[in-house]
Amino acid sequence: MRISELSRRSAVPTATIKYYLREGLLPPGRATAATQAEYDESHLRRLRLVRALIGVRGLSVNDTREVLGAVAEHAGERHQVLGLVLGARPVEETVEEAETEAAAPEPGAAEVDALIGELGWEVSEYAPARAVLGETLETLRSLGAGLDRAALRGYAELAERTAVLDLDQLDPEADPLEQAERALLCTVLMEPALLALRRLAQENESARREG
Amino acid sequence: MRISELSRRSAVPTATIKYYLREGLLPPGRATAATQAEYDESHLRRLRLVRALIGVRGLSVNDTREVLGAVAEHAGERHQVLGLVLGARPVEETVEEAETEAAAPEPGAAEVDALIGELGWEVSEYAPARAVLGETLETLRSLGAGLDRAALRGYAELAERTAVLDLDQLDPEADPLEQAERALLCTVLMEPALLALRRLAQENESARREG
DNA sequence: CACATTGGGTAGTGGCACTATCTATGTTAG
DNA sequence: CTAACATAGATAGTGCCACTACCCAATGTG
Repeated sequence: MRISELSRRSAVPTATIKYYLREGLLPPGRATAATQAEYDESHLRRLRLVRALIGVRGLSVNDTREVLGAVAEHAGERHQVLGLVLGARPVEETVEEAETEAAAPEPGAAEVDALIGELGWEVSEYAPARAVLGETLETLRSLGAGLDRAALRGYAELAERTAVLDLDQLDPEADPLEQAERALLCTVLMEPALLALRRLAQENESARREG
Repeated sequence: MRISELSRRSAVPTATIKYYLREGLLPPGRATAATQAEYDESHLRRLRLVRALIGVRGLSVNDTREVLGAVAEHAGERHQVLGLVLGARPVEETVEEAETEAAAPEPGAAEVDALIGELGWEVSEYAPARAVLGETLETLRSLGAGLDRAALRGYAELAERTAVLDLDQLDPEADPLEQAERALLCTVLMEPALLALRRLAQENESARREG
């Protein structure tokens, strides 16, 4: 198909598709001439995925490119993909940066290390989620709403069970690339849904306690 | 204290503090003269809260104002606050809008209604989280990664247990306004931490299954 | 061959979160 | 008392981002 059909079928303006092509979110079509290129179903699929990450999940174009790149690069090493997929907001830490800044102890890093050790979790030293967690806990504490160890453990155990459900969504028999994409959907794109479920559950639980 | 001290103690530039004052994120200080105003500890506290919502959680200035407004307005009706605190990204739906657009069935709304009914949850018809959840589930399905009913229930039950932990963090004896602020911290500001925990748990669970 | 479409490129737009500067007024150290 | 500095309030500017509009030459289509 040509760009206009891709645009029609995805409801994304052609100008925006061109922008995504320039930004490397979408691979170029097969050029048939100087002013003609052919796109296929995989482009359509990718375009819808990009739109979902940007629109529903709220990722920036940059983060989207990085996430898609990481998925493509590490397809086949599933647990790498799941770990590397970058943190929601603060993308400040890459592996190299973490190495060079190793001397600068992140705020809250000690508590995070302790928690991970206590639970016996096996996670990379450089997982961006470590820094995000540490920073958030530290901020909560500085605002006088710090969690005690027991509560934090409670949340971690629920996260553990969530992760079991997450991994159950994946089919180890599927082809690596397809599975990597599905992992992306079930982790990153699922996030708004999980937060929404939590808000609904909070409202319900609050009503229940109210009497 | 004057603005320069507020700035120094919060590490926020005075120009930014003035911006927040204009935007109504920070209440004005007590004016002592035409070009002088006095700020107190409550301003400092509020400023740190605002910074945390914007910086750590990634809320926009607009969303931050709305969240703070909702908390102030409904302090004392805790479960209202917990429910009304608006959805992370798509802020498209207010109660009034939902009412006027009542005829336009949201995509995925039926599934959300069914889930909430099945679980016996008591949540407002107009909770923004309903729309967020519906839209996300619908998008996942359209990308071929839809969840089956059982998996969705599993996530919802974990959300339920998370909500129990959340509510346990609140002290019903505390004064309403203070409690409302704590609720805000434990729900909204906690979100990045929960997502980070989930990513860490995923990496761990994936490693566990791998070998 | 007339004419709409396309790829590719460049420039412009609107929104956002600040940030810089200006003026009139206050405070304060010497 | 005055010179140096700080402040409130207002306005304009900045840099970034996600598009969006426009232009051109080359192409496909009736």
